[in-house]
Amino acid sequence: MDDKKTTKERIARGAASLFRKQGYAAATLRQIASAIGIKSGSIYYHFDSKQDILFQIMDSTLCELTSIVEEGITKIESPLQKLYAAIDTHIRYHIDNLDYTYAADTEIRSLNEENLKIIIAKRKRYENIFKEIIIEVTTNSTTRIINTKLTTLALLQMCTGLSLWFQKDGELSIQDVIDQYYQFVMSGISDNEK
Amino acid sequence: MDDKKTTKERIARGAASLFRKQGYAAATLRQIASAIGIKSGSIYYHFDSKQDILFQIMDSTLCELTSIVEEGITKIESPLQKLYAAIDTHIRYHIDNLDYTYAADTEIRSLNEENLKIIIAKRKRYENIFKEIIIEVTTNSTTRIINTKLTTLALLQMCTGLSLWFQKDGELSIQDVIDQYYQFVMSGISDNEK
DNA sequence: GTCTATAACTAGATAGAC
DNA sequence: GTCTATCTAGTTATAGAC
Repeated sequence: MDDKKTTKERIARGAASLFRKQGYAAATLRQIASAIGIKSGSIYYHFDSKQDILFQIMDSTLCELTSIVEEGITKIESPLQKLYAAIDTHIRYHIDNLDYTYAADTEIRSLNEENLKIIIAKRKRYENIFKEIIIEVTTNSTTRIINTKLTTLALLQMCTGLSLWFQKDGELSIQDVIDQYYQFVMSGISDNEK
Repeated sequence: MDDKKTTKERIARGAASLFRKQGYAAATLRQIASAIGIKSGSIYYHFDSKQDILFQIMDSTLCELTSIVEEGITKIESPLQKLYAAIDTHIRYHIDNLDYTYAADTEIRSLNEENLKIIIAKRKRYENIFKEIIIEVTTNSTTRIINTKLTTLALLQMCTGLSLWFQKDGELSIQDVIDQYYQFVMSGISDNEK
């Protein structure tokens, strides 16, 4: 048993893992409860509903991700170094929190109307961090970019897609992935080298 | 009513649309039936089960996509032109069949064991088309590629991600998207220009 | 804070009328 | 080929014992 965490955290962790494997709709509260050794009724002491579990997972993940990416670029002046730092943080956070980021990235359609509004707004804010950096990069260089919005989405899509196939014990190291992705993105958006 | 198609095709079409909006598990047979103006019991005359609908959608989509991409590159000699043609076909097919490709790209986890094997194998085959092209491109040029598998997955992830946000009536034309994506990919994997 | 028991509901699937 | 009616099972959520 995972004694280091509160029951609430253990429920969220178990839920995120099942949401990733089966999807939100297909994962049942009985499975979530059973995964951490409690009964489904007990979940309602910690969460209001199944929807509430999903929302809290997505909300906390988006908030944390946004805050560490913002923090990571705050002292950097060079646009290119900002871009590298943002990609680096994004990828490392995704790899360290595969279950949570997978839910945050793919389960928007499972949110109810009220929660959807909140998450969409936070997502936009996160995407804007990257969009701003890309605009900075391109204003100071010969650029290949046709559309910054498209580029931002393509970039994030590519980096986020890691959650779908990356395996910690696989053949590729995290550093390999970050370097290759940065190379990919950098050369894709700018004629400048280095 | 869509008189041009058989009922079976209309069911598949309605199902794919709902699978995209809500996910396979959350979409009900009653919703699918209602979307095309029949009752849920009637579906079983055309399909064995809900799982069968999903499988046939994914299988036919993967088969068709594979065949038109293969056909599109068959007469092309230049590796770079092959890459462009493959990306072009992939993106156009995705945009023309958003509901079907979305299911094929995201609902693997909803397949049962038997169907999973079949789809995984066809997916691998499709990915290999791109991997082979990337290997061809990189053997004839100064390359930035660390790992062809990673590059293939990043490329496909990026192009496939279109299904998540692209809107036909949006500000971006299909040609814009294809050009930017090809630029992105090309410069990402090779030092050669054009 | 976790349990058991169960209410209220909805799902996929089947059978047989037409 | 589509319908109505229904079976069976599983779902979220609640109530109250401990």
